[in-house]
Amino acid sequence: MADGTITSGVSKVQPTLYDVSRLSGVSSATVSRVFSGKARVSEEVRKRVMDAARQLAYEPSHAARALAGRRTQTLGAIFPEIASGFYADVLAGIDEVAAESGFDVLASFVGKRRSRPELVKRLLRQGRVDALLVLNLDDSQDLKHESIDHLPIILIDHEIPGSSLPVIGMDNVGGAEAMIEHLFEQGHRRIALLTGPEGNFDSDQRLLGCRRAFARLGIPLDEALVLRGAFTQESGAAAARDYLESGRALPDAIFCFNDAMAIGMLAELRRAGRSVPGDVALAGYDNVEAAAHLSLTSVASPMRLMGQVAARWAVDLITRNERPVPHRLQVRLVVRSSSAGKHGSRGGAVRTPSASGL
Amino acid sequence: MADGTITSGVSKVQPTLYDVSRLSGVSSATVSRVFSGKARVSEEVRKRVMDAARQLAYEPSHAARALAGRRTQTLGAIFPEIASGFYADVLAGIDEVAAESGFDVLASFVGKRRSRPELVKRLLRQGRVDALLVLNLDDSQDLKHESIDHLPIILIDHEIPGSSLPVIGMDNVGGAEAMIEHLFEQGHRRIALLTGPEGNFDSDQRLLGCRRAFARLGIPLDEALVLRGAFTQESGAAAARDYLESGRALPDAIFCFNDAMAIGMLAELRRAGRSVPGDVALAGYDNVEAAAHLSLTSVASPMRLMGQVAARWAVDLITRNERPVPHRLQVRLVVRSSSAGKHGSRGGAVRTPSASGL
DNA sequence: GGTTATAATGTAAGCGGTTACATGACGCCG
DNA sequence: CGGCGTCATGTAACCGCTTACATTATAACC
Repeated sequence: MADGTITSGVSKVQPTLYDVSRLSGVSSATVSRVFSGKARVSEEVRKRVMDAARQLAYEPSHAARALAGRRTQTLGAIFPEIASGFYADVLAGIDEVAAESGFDVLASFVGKRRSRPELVKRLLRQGRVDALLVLNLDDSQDLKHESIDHLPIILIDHEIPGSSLPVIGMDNVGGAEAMIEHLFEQGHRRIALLTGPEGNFDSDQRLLGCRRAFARLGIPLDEALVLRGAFTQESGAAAARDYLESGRALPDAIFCFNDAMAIGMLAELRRAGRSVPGDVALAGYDNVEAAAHLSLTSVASPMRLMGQVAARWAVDLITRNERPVPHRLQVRLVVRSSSAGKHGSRGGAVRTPSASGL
Repeated sequence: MADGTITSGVSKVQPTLYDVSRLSGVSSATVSRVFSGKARVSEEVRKRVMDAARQLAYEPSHAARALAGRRTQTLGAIFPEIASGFYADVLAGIDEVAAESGFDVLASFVGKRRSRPELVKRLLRQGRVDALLVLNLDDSQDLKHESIDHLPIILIDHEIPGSSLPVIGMDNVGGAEAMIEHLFEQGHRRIALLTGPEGNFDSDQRLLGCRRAFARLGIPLDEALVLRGAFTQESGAAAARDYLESGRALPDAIFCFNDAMAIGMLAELRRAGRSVPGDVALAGYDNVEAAAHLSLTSVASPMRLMGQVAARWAVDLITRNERPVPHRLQVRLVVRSSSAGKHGSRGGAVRTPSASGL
């Protein structure tokens, strides 16, 4: 009966540590030692145990390990709802590092069915995950009230005022500054902004960068040109419609605070018969894959890298109690033809505006 | 707080069932009943228990529940490496349904660091997940040898010959047939195919669909026009280079078996000064977001829906032991300008080639 | 009223590991 | 040769729940 004949009905019971212990003639503690690798076991005994385990096709029970050992080998990750497409890179980065370190990843998305607080509470349960990675969310405030004492939490791409949780972020301020400078160099002066939702960390940071750049360049900030969006493609299209319907003259350039909105806006502008960058220059943020296809000038956000760093921090925190140093990753301005000014554009040029640091 | 050696801070110990039991003056079993909801408890006692639990900020331990109750409320999902971007929709669908049903999702990606068999073995451990969702992979063969008796496994978008695991798939054959017919209608006769990796289920199915369509339309299949790719953007570009370097005349149309390859090919063709659809018509498969921006004719794969169905099946299997009926989801031909023929194209038209059914 | 079905709760034995502590074998030393 | 430190292994008490079974209170019936 060597081969895997189908056991009809009788659901084969999984062998336990004790089965292995019995078959190999050693105590259960020794078997545990062999499998956990946390204590020395003589080579001879180890071999006997492994043989028995193989014979029985034994696999340690994750649940029992988690309960007795207080380790789940699992990283929890919470993504915002608006993350479509965008989060995939972060997740890929997290998974990559987790896999290297022998961890699994529990990915959850805030959605209609579960709110962020619910999710956090759920994952905070003992024995669910060993650490929590939380992505940028609009309503970050509540997290600091969570009981987080027993579990490391790492914030990705946002900060919580008044909390000292480690944060891996990116240089949103520098990215936005660089973009404004670029648009300025292209000859654009009346620059409209399409921001993200109110209170969103990324959006606020980028807006700050814009203000700084405006100040330095001596451009007065026209509040009427600060449009509010929702980081979705549809909100970009809506903003375009609203603007056009208002009858105002188009600005020289529009800087959308993410690519999704820029794409929506681009589509809507073209539908209305306006050309980009002929009638108005356009720029986005994040440098998603589609930006390349649409020749959209953007800022490359290091999503994958953020995921990697966050996971690495989590693993170090769990295994060595090593406290991470908050860090802000570099971003890269990616110039394409959508932002060209009167003098013509230099498509494809790439510049790195920000140095990494604290 | 000297963070050197011993945890000097009073790391708050999580309250247990027994703490709640003591505080509320009922037995631990009753507290368990209140929280699991699996037995009747008088309204008065329930209230007392809930009050005590709230006072202590009690949250049940996931690990203990999993061990004692043999339920993890977790779905495992294994994605292939090539899935970039593409899997995100499937994951979203899975997560959506899982969330509705109170499940979490453990997402793992086959990568350099862990092979599929390793991953499966890992997730198959007792108490890790309650069911496994496995996506299309090139080397599906090994799965049927896994010891899967104690755990439901659902296959997404691929079948394993000789195994009776439930499969949620899509009508690849019909989709490919519809595409070939469309290209034929556009007047294209010399049609090249760029397939996926050898042995890949999707690729084989799509190829089958093409053969059928060719046969029905009376087009002889020219094996020299069947190119092999790897489902990556780069392999699409490479195929284009190879073809151009071969010096052969371009075919009327090229049908790439996924959008990623079509996008790579499109870029390479344009770089070489060939116009699409002017010099050669082009079509992809999957209808990824970028396809819309590139005006690429494609076939819309119901990725999100597949994820939803798979998760729904898993949940039903777990909670009600309801065996799912294998199912093949409809696909939709999405015509855009990249496939236009001599007569001109009807951009934007959408047709549904396949009826749903076994 | 006595008997019995029914509902609510308590008792305690697991679930399958980990790990503090005890034990015994061995080598080394004065 | 007795004492002692080391190392490999065994013993058994948890980890924090679930649940079969026992118990008691209450309702229902003849």
